Amino acid sequence: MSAPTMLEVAKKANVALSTVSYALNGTRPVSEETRLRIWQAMTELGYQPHALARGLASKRSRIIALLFPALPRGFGATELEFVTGAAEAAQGMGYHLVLWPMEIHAVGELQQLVRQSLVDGVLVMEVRLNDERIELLRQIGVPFSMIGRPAAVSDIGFVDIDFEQTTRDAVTYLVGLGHRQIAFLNHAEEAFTAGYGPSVRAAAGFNLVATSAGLTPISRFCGDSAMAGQDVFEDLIAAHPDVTALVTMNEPATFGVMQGASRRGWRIPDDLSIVSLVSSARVAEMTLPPLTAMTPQSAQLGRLGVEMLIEQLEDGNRELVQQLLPCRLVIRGSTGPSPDPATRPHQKSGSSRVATG
Amino acid sequence: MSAPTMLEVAKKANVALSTVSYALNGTRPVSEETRLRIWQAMTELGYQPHALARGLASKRSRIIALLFPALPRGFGATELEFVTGAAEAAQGMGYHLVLWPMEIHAVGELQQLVRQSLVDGVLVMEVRLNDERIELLRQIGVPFSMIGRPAAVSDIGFVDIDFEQTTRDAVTYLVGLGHRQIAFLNHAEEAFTAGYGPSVRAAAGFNLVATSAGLTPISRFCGDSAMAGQDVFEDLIAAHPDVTALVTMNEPATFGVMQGASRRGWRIPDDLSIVSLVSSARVAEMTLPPLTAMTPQSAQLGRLGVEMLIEQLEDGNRELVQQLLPCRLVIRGSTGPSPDPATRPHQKSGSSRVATG
DNA sequence: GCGTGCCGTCGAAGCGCTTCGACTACACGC
DNA sequence: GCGTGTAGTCGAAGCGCTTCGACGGCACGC
Repeated sequence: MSAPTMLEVAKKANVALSTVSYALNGTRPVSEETRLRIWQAMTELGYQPHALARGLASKRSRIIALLFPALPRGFGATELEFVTGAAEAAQGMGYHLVLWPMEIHAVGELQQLVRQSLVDGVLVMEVRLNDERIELLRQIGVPFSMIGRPAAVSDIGFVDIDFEQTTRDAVTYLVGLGHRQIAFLNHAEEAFTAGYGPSVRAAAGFNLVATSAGLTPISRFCGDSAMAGQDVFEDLIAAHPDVTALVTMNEPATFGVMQGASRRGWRIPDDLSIVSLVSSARVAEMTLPPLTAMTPQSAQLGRLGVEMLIEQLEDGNRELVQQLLPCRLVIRGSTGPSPDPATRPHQKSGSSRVATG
Repeated sequence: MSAPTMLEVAKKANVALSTVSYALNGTRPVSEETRLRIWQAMTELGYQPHALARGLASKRSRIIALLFPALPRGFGATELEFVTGAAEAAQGMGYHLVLWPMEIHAVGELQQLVRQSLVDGVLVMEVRLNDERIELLRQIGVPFSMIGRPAAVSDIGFVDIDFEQTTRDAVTYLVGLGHRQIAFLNHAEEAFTAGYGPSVRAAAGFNLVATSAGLTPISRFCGDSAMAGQDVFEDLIAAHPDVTALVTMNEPATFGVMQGASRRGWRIPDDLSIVSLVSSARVAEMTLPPLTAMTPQSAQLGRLGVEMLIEQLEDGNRELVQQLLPCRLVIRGSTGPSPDPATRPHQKSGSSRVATG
């Protein structure tokens, strides 16, 4: 009734216990004939190696942990895809993925978990520009890799979205459509100053490409809400009436901008173009018109993070991989040729709500 | 350098290895004095029990698996919260949670994983009305519980959103605001006929409460997209011009409805009220006005699922828990008193897009 | 004052696997 | 023909823990 053990397989195949192990893992040569007998015995018994026993004996559990902040700001479809991508990759490579939700400062707790020797390595998500967790991990000496990266990238493997490149691609696309006055709508200033990587790096990318393209880099911080987005949009248009395109890094705010535009009587994309950065299809397709977006290859990032970690675990030779993956431009309905700003409605229509920001 | 073992703790405390184990687990009485010595030795060494060894010896790994479909339809913020809620609960109870993403029909793969004896139990997510996975699990005899439930609820513990109650609460709320013509906007018909529980149960709940309140139950299926939502809305209003409120079970479509209303010149909530069922705050706050919504207690559901499973693992006595948790009404800006349908704009303004559905 | 029982502790036997050393062919070179 | 190597196999020693049986005390009843 209970699960068959390796010993039972060995008996059934008329070999020693250790020979079964060798056949299973290829640790030592086994003759074609015995291998066959063993394999047959295993399938007949429905044998599956006992993960714990194997791990204990070999000192390699084939379990890795995914470390992510417990109550993260704006955990959405993108992050979920990291997780599922990572889990699938791990499973495909014969590993298990455990979830370690943890406050970013709960370093003591992290250390405890690591000391349990349950996992062979750790994949860290939502890495901050200055992150205590990675300091701890390297100090303990646990193998790990990251999705995201700290400010000072050292000798640890990571994958991350190429925010700079993504932003540049978005701006380049808009410039190609004839836009010359392009504004960047960021997350809230607090996130930026707290060193939230995506916010910082996208902003840097925007300034760079705008400047080098001879444009004036117009930027706004904005709370992560539709209302804030609408308000900041009004504010922005008041200050820069000739802006014809927006690059946004803030989904709720983007939704608010679209409402604000509609309220002004502006049509998208006829009167205003919008490219939403790092937005999943799921979110981009919620608006009308659907948003042209730079979509992160989230599952791919999760997968790469896991592969990187496992390679590090299996080969001793740690060839350092540090990979940046830009988002892919998916053109939907929110972008079009640059309009003549003068032809756009100048009065707000509809509601007379006043921007309060 | 390497992690301290129980033997080292025992030596340092001048006791037998087994005594340390007893002190740690409370398996047998240990005198206050020795317990203290042991505890001290443990903290000095920074001892943490070796999870694999403990699991192997005790035949209880203290690891549970979360089983969820690999490429789920509409995996969003709600589902992510299940996951994080479950992970946190597990961690809080001294367990680890591993992720098993798996196609719903990949029953063979599931069996293999279970046979590895890595996990003590399984928590199944996204349970279908007719689900092979739960058949397999009960047959193998693995302890498990579910988030969601099959059609025939038997002797397995589960937690689920109370879709019927949630829908009833939404309708009751609208009736209280004076609405009499209330329509229900469901997911696509395919999901319904395929036996997608939330869709089926919410629809049943709606018909029940509408009928018993003396209202005509008006329902529409709708594809999960903003465009479909807009089209179905046009269609709906054409057929039932006196509808003043919508109960929706389809987020992208709800967004489309709001656009459609706005295009008609209707104001929300002045001309139309909307309650979005089973919507997270994150989504509900993306619109303007923000959506009044029935918000699932997702983290709580994940937590309950885990607690239920672990209780089953620890006490032999399986007191069967089957718990339905209704969503909570969060009133935002999309609902108000019933208007007089006659006072609403009768022509579509703005775009002259024609409903194609 | 001698069983009876329980508290507190110990040593040893596993849990199901990996891995090491050893041993037996058998093939090879010269 | 004798060392030398290698493919193929075996037995045994752990991995770090739990748990079982045993045993020395000490308190108790009568």
